[in-house]
Amino acid sequence: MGVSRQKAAENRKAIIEASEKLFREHGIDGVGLNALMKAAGFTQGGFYNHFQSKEALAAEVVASAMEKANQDLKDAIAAPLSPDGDRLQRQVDFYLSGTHCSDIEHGCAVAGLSADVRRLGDQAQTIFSKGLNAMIEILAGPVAEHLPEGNNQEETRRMAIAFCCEMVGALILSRSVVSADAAFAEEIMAASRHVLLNHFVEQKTTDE
Amino acid sequence: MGVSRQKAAENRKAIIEASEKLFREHGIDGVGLNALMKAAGFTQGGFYNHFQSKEALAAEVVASAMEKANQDLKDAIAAPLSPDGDRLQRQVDFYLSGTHCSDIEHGCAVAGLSADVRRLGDQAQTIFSKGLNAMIEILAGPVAEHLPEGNNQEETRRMAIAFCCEMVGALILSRSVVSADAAFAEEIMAASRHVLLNHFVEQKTTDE
DNA sequence: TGTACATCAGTGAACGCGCGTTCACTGATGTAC
DNA sequence: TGTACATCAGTGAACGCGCGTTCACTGATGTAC
Repeated sequence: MGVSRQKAAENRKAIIEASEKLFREHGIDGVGLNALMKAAGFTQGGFYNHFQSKEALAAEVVASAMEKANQDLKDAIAAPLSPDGDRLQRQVDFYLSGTHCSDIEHGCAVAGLSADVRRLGDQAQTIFSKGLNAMIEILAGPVAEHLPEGNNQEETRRMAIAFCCEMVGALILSRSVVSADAAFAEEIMAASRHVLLNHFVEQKTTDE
Repeated sequence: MGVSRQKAAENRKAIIEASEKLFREHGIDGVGLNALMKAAGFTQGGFYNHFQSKEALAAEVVASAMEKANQDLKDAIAAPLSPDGDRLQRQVDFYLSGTHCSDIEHGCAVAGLSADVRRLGDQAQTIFSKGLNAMIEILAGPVAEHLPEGNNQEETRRMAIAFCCEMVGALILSRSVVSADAAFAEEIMAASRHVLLNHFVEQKTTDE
């Protein structure tokens, strides 16, 4: 229909963003190109003007989602803190909330895509892996604030990884039971919040 | 072709078991009935003699997988312990191992199916939810051994839930990066093992 | 116990459907002169 | 600056294919007498 190059680039981005939501909600195999293009406001045929294949789109979606997620995380950590606030606790409270649990379309890309990434190609897996690594390094900042001074980098990284696993695990499990048993979903998040605060936030001296 | 009722029941079980492996590996949407029946040693047409629909099969697969997983977990915990051994540590060492990470066909049903369960019907989600709850209650036994005496049930359950989230999260994240970066996958499991042992196994007094 | 018949797990072909992908075509955008 | 043409993002129909599901048929198993 004749469209400027800038508009075309915007449209391409719209397809990626619509796809991310649908992929998270239904899985990559659970949604067809027709639905993806329709959600972005186009007809099916135009897909191949932008992407070589569905798999290529999936790789771009993973890249875009991880990039956005890490940028959001950086911003959240850098955001001004109330006087008696704590960056790590704020992160836990946001991450393990009912809002985050019930809104899979937004929120953590790692929790939303980790299952599907396993079934994608090397390229997407490498992107995801690098994104996860970057996320851990970002988390290492606030995590380190709660370790004894002079603590070595190795231990900080270990703690950041374990912190990440606990949060992602709690979110995934919470989401997997939330429609069957909402109270159980909330209990999982509450338990995880409680233990995270005990073990990562409120301990400056007990660790090795 | 004329088959005894006992044989038919065995065949039905064979379909469920073959399906569980394929569902874990490729996702429920990632494998067709033809492949499922072929893997179990039958032709496609016979499927509907055993199951009302693919979704009904998926619900049975979830039920069977959770039941088996919890029985295995009970057995593992009840197994004889070496004199200076610890049940919780043994569980961590098994769960966060390279073997468990690379063998998604077997091993933890929760980590293997949690992503797909979200997209199944109410029945399957309820089964999964009850199975996860049972798993937490089983884990509460060895977890309680590491809490201060007279510790209340509420705290024990909280700790068991958080323990479960950390292990499942570490396994899922490790699996999602293992083909792109095997060393990173191992690092995630090692970090999680380290922190789990520090926080759940080797602490009898520091908790609230 | 033997015979006659109903049952039903299995086969293999077929169904309509939606999938990922391809293609001829359109027409505003962008470029060359 | 204006005109002529190439580009290419968009449309919509079509492709072969595999999907979940249905069906007529087979024949050993299980049942009734």
